[in-house]
Amino acid sequence: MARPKKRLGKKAPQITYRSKSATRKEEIIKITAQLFSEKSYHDVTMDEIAEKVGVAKGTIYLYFESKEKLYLEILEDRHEAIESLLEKEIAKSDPAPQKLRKILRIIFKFYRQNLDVLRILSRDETHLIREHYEFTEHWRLRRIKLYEKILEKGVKEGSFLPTNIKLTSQLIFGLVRSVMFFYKTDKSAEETAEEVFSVIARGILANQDEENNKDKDIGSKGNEVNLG
Amino acid sequence: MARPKKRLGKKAPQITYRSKSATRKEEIIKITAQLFSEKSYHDVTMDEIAEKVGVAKGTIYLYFESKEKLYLEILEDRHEAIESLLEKEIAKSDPAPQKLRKILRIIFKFYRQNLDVLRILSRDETHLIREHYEFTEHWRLRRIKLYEKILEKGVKEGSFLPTNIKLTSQLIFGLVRSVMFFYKTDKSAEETAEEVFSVIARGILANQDEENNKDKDIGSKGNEVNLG
DNA sequence: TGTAAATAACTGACCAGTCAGTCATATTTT
DNA sequence: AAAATATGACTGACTGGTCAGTTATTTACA
Repeated sequence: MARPKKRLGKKAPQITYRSKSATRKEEIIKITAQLFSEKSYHDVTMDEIAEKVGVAKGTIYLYFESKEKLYLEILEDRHEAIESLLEKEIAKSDPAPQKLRKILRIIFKFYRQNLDVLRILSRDETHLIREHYEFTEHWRLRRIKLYEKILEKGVKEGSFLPTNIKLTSQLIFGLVRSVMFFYKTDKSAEETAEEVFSVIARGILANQDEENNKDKDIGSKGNEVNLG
Repeated sequence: MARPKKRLGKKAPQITYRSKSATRKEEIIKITAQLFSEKSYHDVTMDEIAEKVGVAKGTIYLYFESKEKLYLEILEDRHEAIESLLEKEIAKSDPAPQKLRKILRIIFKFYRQNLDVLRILSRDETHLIREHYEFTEHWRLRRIKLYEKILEKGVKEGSFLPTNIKLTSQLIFGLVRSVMFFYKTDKSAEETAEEVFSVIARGILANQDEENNKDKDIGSKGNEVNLG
């Protein structure tokens, strides 16, 4: 056991003590969420977090057992927030189109206000920590299941076309994420949600019957996209 | 400075020599692309690449100046492949819906055969190397522009509804990516493309006029996105 | 034999996590 | 009320390991 050497002259620490597990932890989460949304997991160092929070590195380890756990806690924290909002909404008994519309509104609104988590959640990092992968996959699957439920309901009610439900859910998931993430606009979250709903609902074709079934030569002829 | 010691007895290298910059480089790219698609940039080490390629680490540096450059070259390599396919297609003068349909087919087909690049390109790692960010953004913007072009054409022709084109392009981009990435199916790429086209084209609503305008209590009435 | 290609030991920077020690405050003792 | 003692939040130098990139040396072959 090495004897700790006398500390060489250091700047006097200027500390405001707080009761543990109260504000400190939240403060760390808040600032770290911001950092993780700006840079990748590996590019955020514990030293940097400590510096930004204004605390010594060791302190972080009093509240979080590891970097991974800190990361995961941020995710879980916000995930529960949106999930409980959605839960409340699906419990209601609106007709399916209405339901979808409202769900979209909630999602758009929430992520407008939580862009940092969105950025973290939306990274398709199927890598990183195993737990992170499992977490985001779980989150994705759950959201898709939600869309599937609504679509099934709509088809039963006769308000939705009997399309391929699995595919359509996946498609809605992706489209929502993409718009949230990249679409820059001055419009309110509600308006954007409504616009998105419109496209999903009606599609883009002007004349439904006329143009749609022209080219049905799938899989067969020509067009042999040999990759380069 | 430690003198490099005499090389201690080592397994005799069993090498098939090739002319430089020929097969070697392609081989490295191929195997590394696979690795990068399985793990994140930071989790793939140069040592691992060397081992998998069956070559000494130093050798890789004869062909690529750095890890970043190697990564970027993989991206560019495949990017050009798909881009030239798309280029050929948009040069044709099909009506817009046809065009969109064909583009979707090309994209789905290409990425079926190049799942590894898709995985790399699709990571929303707005982080990592600056150049990687710029590359994927450039790639995304370009693809979105392509959709915008087709949509504009369609609106002019009267085959597409005058929706919010920027939003719709973004939406198509996201939806395509999501389906390519996550949607598991036995169907051919062409069939999947066709299904996706159907949803984009017709939407999911069974009765276009009846259900759509029920809930218009959104903040600002004026919603200029009149889709009909 | 000369040189291009390949090797693998080596270096140095970086970083997550540790732990001996500090110090403001709370509690107990005198 | 003052002094002695205990508490625990906080600190930051340090460690052990990892990894991108370098370089001295060896090998293949024209």
